[in-house]
Amino acid sequence: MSVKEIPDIVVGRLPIYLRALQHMAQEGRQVTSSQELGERLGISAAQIRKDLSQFGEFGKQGTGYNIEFLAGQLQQILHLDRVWDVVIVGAGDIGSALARYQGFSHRGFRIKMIYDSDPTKIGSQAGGFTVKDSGGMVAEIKAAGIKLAMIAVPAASAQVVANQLVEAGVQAILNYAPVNLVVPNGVHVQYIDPSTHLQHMTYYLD
Amino acid sequence: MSVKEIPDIVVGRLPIYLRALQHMAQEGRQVTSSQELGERLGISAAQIRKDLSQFGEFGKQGTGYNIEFLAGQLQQILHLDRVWDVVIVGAGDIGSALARYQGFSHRGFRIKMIYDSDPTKIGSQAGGFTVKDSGGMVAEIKAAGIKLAMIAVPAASAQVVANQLVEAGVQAILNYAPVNLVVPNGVHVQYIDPSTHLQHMTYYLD
DNA sequence: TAGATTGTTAATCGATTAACAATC
DNA sequence: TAGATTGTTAATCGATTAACAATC
Repeated sequence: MSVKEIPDIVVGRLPIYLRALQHMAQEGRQVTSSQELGERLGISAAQIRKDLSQFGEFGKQGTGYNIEFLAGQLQQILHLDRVWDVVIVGAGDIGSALARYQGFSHRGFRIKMIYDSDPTKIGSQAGGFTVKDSGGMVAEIKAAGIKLAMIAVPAASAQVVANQLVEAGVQAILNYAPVNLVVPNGVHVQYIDPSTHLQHMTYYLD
Repeated sequence: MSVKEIPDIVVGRLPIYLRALQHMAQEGRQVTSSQELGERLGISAAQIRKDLSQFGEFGKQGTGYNIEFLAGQLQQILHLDRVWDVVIVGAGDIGSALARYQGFSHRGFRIKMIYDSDPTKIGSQAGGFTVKDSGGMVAEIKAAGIKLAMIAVPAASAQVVANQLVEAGVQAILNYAPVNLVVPNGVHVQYIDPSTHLQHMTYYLD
């Protein structure tokens, strides 16, 4: 008897569902259906029901899903029933914008530290944080037990930084540098690169 | 006889291949193989060959791919053999960081204008641009014939802005607002939301 | 009850991988 | 030539959709 393995593509849709549900909750809504959710998100109702059914039975025939309940369940599934500390590496334009970004606290994250190696940036302020010297980064992240990091350094330094983060015990990296990272098994990486996203879409333009 | 339809998931990998090839070219490399490329990117060699074969024959048996040639072919396929003008809507932290970002020009894009509706931001400077009043946005984008836009406004305004961009003739939108957009057929949208990406990864942490 | 919507199964559709002839 | 690597086919694997019994 094997533990069912949830496809990563399904896991990736859960935060989308959660975001839509929280939006509906803010509108004062109480219940929704797979059909309504699907229309909002451009996803088929069948797929939403199938995705959710991987984790349990959250709805009621005839009425649909209680929004607050389902949102709570998704938060548990995604381990968002607690606050995750996050470290930012790189205090340039992107790193500073991330440090100032107000959108993390509602969504389960708390920026804890921001690092840079540039002596002209170390000690300066970014979104209420004092930029720290990346020389002490590995030891400090390890001591704080932080598992999540965002990389916002130039492409040429990103792999070195990733290696340090892995050494520090980081298990999930959101990489803004336009380069693929090689990391050990068990370390998760997601990529954000506006140019890559734009280049994907220009294919369809003429 | 039908024109072969390229899967979107294949199109989405092409910019990744292109980026790796340009990186290799910068290192002074002349040729590569599907195997080497795959190892760099964590993608199987078979998949890379299959993807490329959808568009033509770009390699040589026994030797592999000429890096400069393949990069040029991918640029043509992705319509990157010209510069695309891009408009930014929203001059907050994210919009300003995008306006200052130096990474677009190498990759085929040129920021043309940045808009905001906030009177305290209109007229201010952001990355060498003067923030314009979004009141004139639709007419100005239409007049300039711009097809690409990045949305960096609060979630509550994003759908309204998207509607205006569509009205202005924009066909591809990179959306930084944490909300799903509903757009007509033929308009392409890509999403960047750091919280959503982080929430995807916390599933695997404990 | 009648209507609506879930959870789930089976069918369909699509993407990835393995393997190898062709050939540089 | 011998070795290497492509382009492509067939097989496998995985994801999505359609349909419907169960039931609120």
